[in-house]
Amino acid sequence: MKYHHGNLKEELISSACRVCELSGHDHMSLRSIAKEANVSQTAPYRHFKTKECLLAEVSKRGFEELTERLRSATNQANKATTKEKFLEMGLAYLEFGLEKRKTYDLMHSPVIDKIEFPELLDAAQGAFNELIQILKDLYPGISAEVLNQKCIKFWALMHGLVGLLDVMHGPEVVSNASEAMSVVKKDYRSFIEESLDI
Amino acid sequence: MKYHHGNLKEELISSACRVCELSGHDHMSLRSIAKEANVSQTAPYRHFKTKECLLAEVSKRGFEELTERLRSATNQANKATTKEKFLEMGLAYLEFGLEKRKTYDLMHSPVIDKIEFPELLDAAQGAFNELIQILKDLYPGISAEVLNQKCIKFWALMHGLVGLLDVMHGPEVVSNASEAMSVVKKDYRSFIEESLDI
DNA sequence: TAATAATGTTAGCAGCGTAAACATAGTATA
DNA sequence: TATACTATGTTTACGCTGCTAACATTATTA
Repeated sequence: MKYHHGNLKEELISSACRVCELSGHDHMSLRSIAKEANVSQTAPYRHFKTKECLLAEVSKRGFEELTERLRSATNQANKATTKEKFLEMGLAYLEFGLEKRKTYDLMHSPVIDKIEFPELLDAAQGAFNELIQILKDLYPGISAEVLNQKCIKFWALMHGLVGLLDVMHGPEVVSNASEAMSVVKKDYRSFIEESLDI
Repeated sequence: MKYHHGNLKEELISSACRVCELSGHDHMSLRSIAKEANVSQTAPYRHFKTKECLLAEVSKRGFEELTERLRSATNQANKATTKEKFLEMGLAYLEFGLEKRKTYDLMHSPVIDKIEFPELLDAAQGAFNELIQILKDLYPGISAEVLNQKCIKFWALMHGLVGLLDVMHGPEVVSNASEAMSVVKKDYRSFIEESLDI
C-alpha cells in the first residue's frame, strides 16, 4: 500500500461520474467517493477546492460527451443530406438526455454556478457550436439574427423534450431510455420538420 | 408563549416557500425553517414525514400559482382574439419562470420524486390543462394526436426558453426578471408565431 | 371526568462539507 | 549526495444536517 495514489484526481472524477449517473448528484458525497477510491475523506481537497469544483468537473465531462455525440451524429458519412444530418443530431441530443438523464440533470442544475467555472462554460459552448455549424450548413447565407433564433428554438425544443418525456408517458410506461427513444422516434421526424420548417 | 402553535403546518410551508425563492431549494434546511417559526427543530416532523414532503408542498404551490397565472392571462377580457390570449399565456409562463426562477427550479428538480406525490402531479397537470384548453379553442375540431403534438411543442419551447434565457445573455447582462422579459418580448411574437404556425 | 390523540420539546445518532495540523513521498537545488 | 521544498496523503475536529426515540403538554372525545 503506497502512500501516494498517483492518479487520484482522475480516479475521483471518473468515480464521481459513475456515482452521479447511478444515484443522481444529490446523493453524491465527497466522503463516499473518497472511500470508493480507498483514500481518506479529506484527500479530495488536495485536488478540488470544494465539492462544487468536483461536480463542475463531472458536468464538464457531460458536455464533452454530448459534444462528441452531436459531432459524430453529423459526421456519419452514410447520411446523405444536411437535413438528414441535422435530424440525426437532434436524435443524438435526445438520446444523450435520456440515456444519461442524471448527468443531464446535473449539467442543468443550479447547484453549480457555471459563471465560476469558465472551462465548464466553454464545454457547454462546444456543444452549442455543433448546432450552430449544422444550421449554417443547412441555411447557407443565413443572417445572424435568424440563425440565433433557430438555434434557440431547436435547443429549447430538445431540452424541453428531454424534460417532458418522463411526464408525457409516465415513468412506469417509459421506464428506460431505449423505450423512450422508440416513442420519440415514432413521431420525431414529422415533429421536428413541422416545428422547424426544414 | 403557548405550547401549541395552532397554525404551524401552514406557517412552515409559507416560510419554506419564502426561503426557497430567496436562496434556492438546496439551501433549505428543516432546522432553519423551524427556527424561523420559533419552534423546535423536530416540530416539523409532526406535519411532514420527511423533508421531501415539505419540498413537495412548496413545489405544489408553485404549480398552483403557475396555473393561476396562465388562467388569468387567458381570461383577460380586453384581449380580443383567441390567438392573443394564447400569446399572453406564453408570456405568463415565461414571466413566472423568470420571476420565480428558484421555485421554478424546485418544481423541475429531481430531488422530489413526483410519482410519490399524487397531489403534486395533479397540480402540474392543472397547469398543463390550461394549455390544452386554449389550444382546443385555437384549433376547433383538432385531433387528439395533433393537439398532443402542439401541446408538447409549446410546453417544451417555453420550458426550454426559461432555461436558456440566462445562458443566452449571460447572467450579468440579464440580471433580473423584468429585464429578461423585455428581452423576450422584443422578439417573442414573431418567434412564437413562426414556431407554432398560428 | 378520564382516556386518547394531536402536537409540541429534548437528547442523541450518523452523515455531511470543510479547515487545521501533521506525515510522507517525490523533486529540485546546494 | 544531502537538504530544502513542494505535492499529496492522514488524523482530528467543528458545526451543520435529516431524522428517531422518549417524553411533555394540550386538545378532543367517550
